[in-house]
This record gives sequence, structure tokens and C-alpha cells, in this order.
Amino acid sequence: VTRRHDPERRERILDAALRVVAERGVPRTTHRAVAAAADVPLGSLTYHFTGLDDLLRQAFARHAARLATAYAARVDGVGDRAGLVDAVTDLVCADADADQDDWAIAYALYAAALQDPALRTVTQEWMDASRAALTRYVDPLTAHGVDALVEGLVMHRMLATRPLPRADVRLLVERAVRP
Amino acid sequence: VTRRHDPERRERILDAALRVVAERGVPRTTHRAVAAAADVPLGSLTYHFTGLDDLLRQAFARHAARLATAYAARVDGVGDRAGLVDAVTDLVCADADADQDDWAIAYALYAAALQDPALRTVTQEWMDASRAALTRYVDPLTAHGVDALVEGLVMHRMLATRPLPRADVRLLVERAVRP
Amino acid sequence: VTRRHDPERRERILDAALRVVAERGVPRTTHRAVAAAADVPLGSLTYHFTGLDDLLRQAFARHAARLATAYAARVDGVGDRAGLVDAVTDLVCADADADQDDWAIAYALYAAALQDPALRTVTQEWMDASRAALTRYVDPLTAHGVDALVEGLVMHRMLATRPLPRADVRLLVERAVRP
Amino acid sequence: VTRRHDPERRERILDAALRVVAERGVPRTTHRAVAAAADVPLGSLTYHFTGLDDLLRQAFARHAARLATAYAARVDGVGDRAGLVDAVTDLVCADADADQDDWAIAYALYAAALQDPALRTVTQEWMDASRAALTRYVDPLTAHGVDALVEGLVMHRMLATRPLPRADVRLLVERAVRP
DNA sequence: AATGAATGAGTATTCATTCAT
DNA sequence: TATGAATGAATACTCATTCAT
Repeated sequence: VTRRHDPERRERILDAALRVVAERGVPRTTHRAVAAAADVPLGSLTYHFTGLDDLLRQAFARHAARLATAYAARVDGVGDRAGLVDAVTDLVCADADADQDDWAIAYALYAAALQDPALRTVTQEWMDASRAALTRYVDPLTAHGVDALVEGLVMHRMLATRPLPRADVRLLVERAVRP
Repeated sequence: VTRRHDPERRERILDAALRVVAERGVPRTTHRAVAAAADVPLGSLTYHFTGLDDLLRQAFARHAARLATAYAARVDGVGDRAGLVDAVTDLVCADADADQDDWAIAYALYAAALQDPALRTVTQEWMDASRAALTRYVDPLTAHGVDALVEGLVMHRMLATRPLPRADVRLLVERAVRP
Repeated sequence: VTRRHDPERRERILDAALRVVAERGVPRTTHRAVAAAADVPLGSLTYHFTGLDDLLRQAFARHAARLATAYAARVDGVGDRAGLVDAVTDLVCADADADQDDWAIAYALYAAALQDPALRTVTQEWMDASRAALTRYVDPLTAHGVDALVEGLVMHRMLATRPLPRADVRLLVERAVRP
Repeated sequence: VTRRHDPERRERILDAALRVVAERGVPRTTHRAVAAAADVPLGSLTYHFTGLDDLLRQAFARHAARLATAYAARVDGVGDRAGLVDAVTDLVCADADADQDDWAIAYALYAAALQDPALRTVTQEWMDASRAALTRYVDPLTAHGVDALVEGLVMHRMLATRPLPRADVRLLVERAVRP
């Protein structure tokens, strides 16, 4: 099967890499697995990227950028602080598989960033962006607190055998939002 | 070098594994790296553990148990809610390398647990233990919130280029503690 | 569990080794597998035998001796040549699992003997014994032919998806027996 | 040494594997031994084959196909039943090293097929082919008998310290051929 | 520009064997 | 006498990367 001239191949590869990370975790994300997931010949990966590290870094950056945008969009449209509480609660309690995967990738990024300083700029930009979105409604320190709370609640939710009920999540968010 | 009788070898290997995880991350934690860190022949690892997965699982379990105990000890001795705020703030702002490593291992555990259900019991027990410790001073839901906040604050702190000042951390903890 | 003084342990180990060979084949017959099958500590094997080769050689010899005796017993009691045909047909068509295993071990022995001259004496003695048993009723050359036929028929039977009917086997044996 | 383009490498590896099996037996046929025999880097084996089992299966299949063809060619050119007896006798008594190796591989295949059902199709096809070749001159049941006799005679010959004289072999074959 | 066959360094793992107890 | 913890050499296998085509 020849498929010369495939302008969006780079992007397809990056998305495939993220899917593999979500499904199998970074330690088992290999060239071969990504190539198979992207339905792309093996040599294509090393043609477009200098190596696996490079590929993962770009994939994580893409993911962070996309999520930051989505986060901002979700929060921006909220009219007031009460709406903000609902939006953030939704964020934490999202049950769709896609959202689960997004968070799984996020935590994989965190774990990787602890060892790879080059990924710190990615995480830093992301955290800045999400806080900036919140700052339309709350002061910077509170934004920091809400952001951290969300981080922790989602993590616990993904690992917990029985998740915290939505009403409880809402209550905690409500408290965190009021200065 | 013959060292035929070595009764605490298992434990030494587990501790070495945790050191390697802290330094290099799970993806680069190999039999060889652990063996070198423990100053033990390679074959010793597969004698004591069925494989690398088994080794990591037991190492993480050991780490979780140790940290849960330390966490409880730290919180228990606190006289009242004000003392609790100080203790939790200390927890988040700890700067010693050892503490940094402890958290790095914790996040490596989280990332691994997302892919490996067998690790969920470890994370679950740990979360239960830390919340139980808090419940001496605050209601269960608040404990949940404090726990999540700590999780998120530490994560952000480890990844941030400029950490949140201690005073700010204290303020956020204070708010989270009051019901 | 201490079980000092266990006079038949050697024999138990040899029988366990034969069971392992029948189930998993020589390439996957290991010290550990035999020890487990014999319910005996690992060190016991290298205490009683100089190594795995020695163990297998003795096991094969034991098996050959036992089978030769059984073969002779089966053939000896036969009154005349017609009875011999029945006995040999029975031999080929035996369906019990135990008999299947016996043959599987025999062929494992053959394959091993091709590479290990030390095993040739075992196979030679066995072939001599089985022919000697037949020589009570037929001349030596015919005995040779019957023996070879049995060997080939059993082999084909064990590997075939659909075995040759008993009546056909009997017919072939009948022809081979008449000079 | 660079040898980038090598279109028949797969086949060379399979032939090398058969040589190793003939010389050392299946239990000692390792990736390394095959790679050395084929004069090919180690990684080449796992590139072309999924594992050692896969490699051996394909090698045995190749061997069986080749031998079935040779068998048929040998038997087909024979004019009548007397010629058939000569041809089969030749088959049993062949003394060339190459033929010895062929039989050694065949018995290794048998032993392996007893444990690996995937190899049964290979042995089955081979047996079918050799019988089909004989059926040009004798009825199917007789073909079965001749085939089994050959199998047994060759086996005994390879293991025997003193082989049966050719004249005796011929006599046995002659009897087996007449219905 | 793009590929996929090829490679070798590295991985996890197995296991016969040794030997202090 | 008997054990089982310990070892290291060898195994199967993976995979990032190279490079001729």
C-alpha cells in the first residue's frame, strides 16, 4: 500500500502515540506500538522524529495545548462563580472514556516530567493556562488552590475503587472557590 | 565476593528498587539497575521475585505502608486543628531530598496503578490510611478534600519552576481544613 | 516439612522425571520441574544425581527395563502364534493414557539417544529384549520385522489425527508374523 | 560486515536450523546456535520469526515438504513392484551422512510433534504423502504397513550398534509389499 | 521523500549448579 | 545427610535506530 504525500501524517502519529500512552503507559510505548496504532510504516517514525523521546515530548506538548484550550473554553463560557463551580465539578466527575484517557495521559506526562526537565516547560505552561482561566472569576491564590484540588480529586477518583459522589465533589469545589 | 548468608536481602532489594524508581523513573527501572543499586547479583532478583512486575508491586506496597505510617505519626501528634494546618503545610513544603524522592515514587506509583489493577489495592489502602489519620480532627468529607489538595499542591510544587510560597500554601490548607 | 530418611526418594525422583518428560518433552524437563513433580526439595536432585543428564539417563534406563519386562510378560503367556498376533495388536492399539505416556517417553528416549551415545546401550538392550520375547514364537528375522512394524505403527498412531482401525492393525501384524 | 540486501535469508536460516537440530537435537537448538550456523546476526532470527517455536515449526515444515517430494520422486520412477522393493530397501539402508541427518531431523520432529499439536499437521501431511506414493503399486493398507515398517527399521538401524544386513532388510520389505 | 529490512545493544528471565548451614 | 538460598552463565526476546533501496 503506497500512500505518498500524506500531509497530516505527523499529527496522526502524535495522536496515535497519545492513544498508546493512555492504553499501555509510557514504559510500554514503543516505536512499533505507535506505528501500528497510527497504521504507518515503522521507518516513518524516525523519519519525522529524531527518536522516541522527541516523539513523546511533542505528543505531550500537543496534548497539553489541546487540553488547556478545552479547559479555557469550558470555564470561559460560565457566567458567574456558581456556574464555575458546576463546570469544575463536571471536569472532575467526567465519566466518558475519552476524558479518562485524557487524564491518564496527563498523569503519564507528570510522571515523565519528574525525570525529564524538557517536559517541565510543557507542564508549567499548562498549569499557568488553567489557572489563568480561573482567574477571571477568583483571585490568583484561590485559582491555585482550585487547580490543585481538581488535580488531587481526579487522581483519587481514577484510582479509587468507589469514587466520591458528585454531590460531595461539588461541595468541596464550592468551598475551594470561596476566598 | 561470596556473601552466602544474607537474611535481609529481600528488603534491601526492595529499597534499592525504590531508589532507582525515584532517580530514573519506572520506564528505566531495570533488573540490572536495581541489582547494581542493591549490590546484589542479577540472579538474586529473579530468585526472590517472579519478575520485574512482582518486584515493583512489592516495592510500591512497602513504600506505601511506610509512608502511611509516617503520615499518621506526623498527624497524630498534633494537638488541635491549628497544629494540623502546620503539619500539613510542612508535608507539602518539605524540601529535603528524601521527601522529594518519596513523592516522586508516589507519583510513579500512581502512573503505574493506572495501567496495573493489582496496584490499585496499594493506592486505595494508602489513601484510606491518610484520610483516616485526618479524621481525628476533621469530618470525612473535609479529610477527602484536604488529602486531594495536598496531592495537587505537592504535584504542582514538584513540577513548578517557581514553587508557591509557604505562607500561601498555609493559607490554602487553612481554608481546606475549616468545614 | 522435614522428611529425613526417605529410602525410596531416588526412585520417586526418577518416576517424576519420566512423568515430566511425558508431559512436557525433554527440552522442557528441568531440575525445578522434576523437583516439583516429585514433591522434593530442589537440592535433593543434585544430591542424588550428578546432574540433569545423569538423572535423565537413569530415568530412561528405568523406563526401558520396566517396559521390557512388561513386554515379555505380555508375550510370554501367549499360547501360540494366533495369540501372539492378538497380544501385539493390543500393544499397538492400547488407548490408556498410561500406555500413551509410556510410548511418548520411549520416543523421547529415541530422540535423545540419537545425540547421546550413552543412551544407546539402553535402547539396544530394550530392542534386544523385545525381540528375544518374540523369538519364542517366530524366527529372529521375523521378530526383527514385527518389532519394527510395531514401532512404526505406534508412532503413526500417536501422531495421526485418525488412527488406523484395530482390524487393519491386526491384519498387518498377522502378515508380519508369518514367515 | 554489512550485508544489507539478502533476499534468501529466511530460507538460509531455516536450513541452518535443520542442520543444528540434526547435530545437537532440539533441546540444544538455541537462537545463538542457529544464528552462528546461518552466519547471521542474532537479531535477524527474531526479525524473521516470532520466536524459537515459530522458527522450528517452519523449519520442520520445510524439511517435511522436501522429504515428501524426494520420497515420491524415488518411488515414482520405479517400474514395478520388484523395483519398489529395491527402492524402499535403499531408503532404509542409505548410509550417506545427509540421509542420516534427514532421518535424525525426522525423529526430532516426531518427538516434538508429540508435545506440540501445531506440528501434527506437518507429520500428518508427510505420512499421507509417503503413503500416497506407495499406493501406485500396492493397496492402501499395505502402503500403511510398508510405511510403518520403514519407519521402525530406520529407527532401529540408527540406534543399533550393529545394523541389520541389507539382504535381511530386503527380505522384510519384500514380505511387507506382498498383500 | 519514504520505507522496511536489517542490526546489535540491551532487556527480562531461566536454570543447572554450588555450598554454607 | 540433606537442604534451599544463592549465583552467574546462558537463554529467548525486544526494540531504538540505521541505511540501502
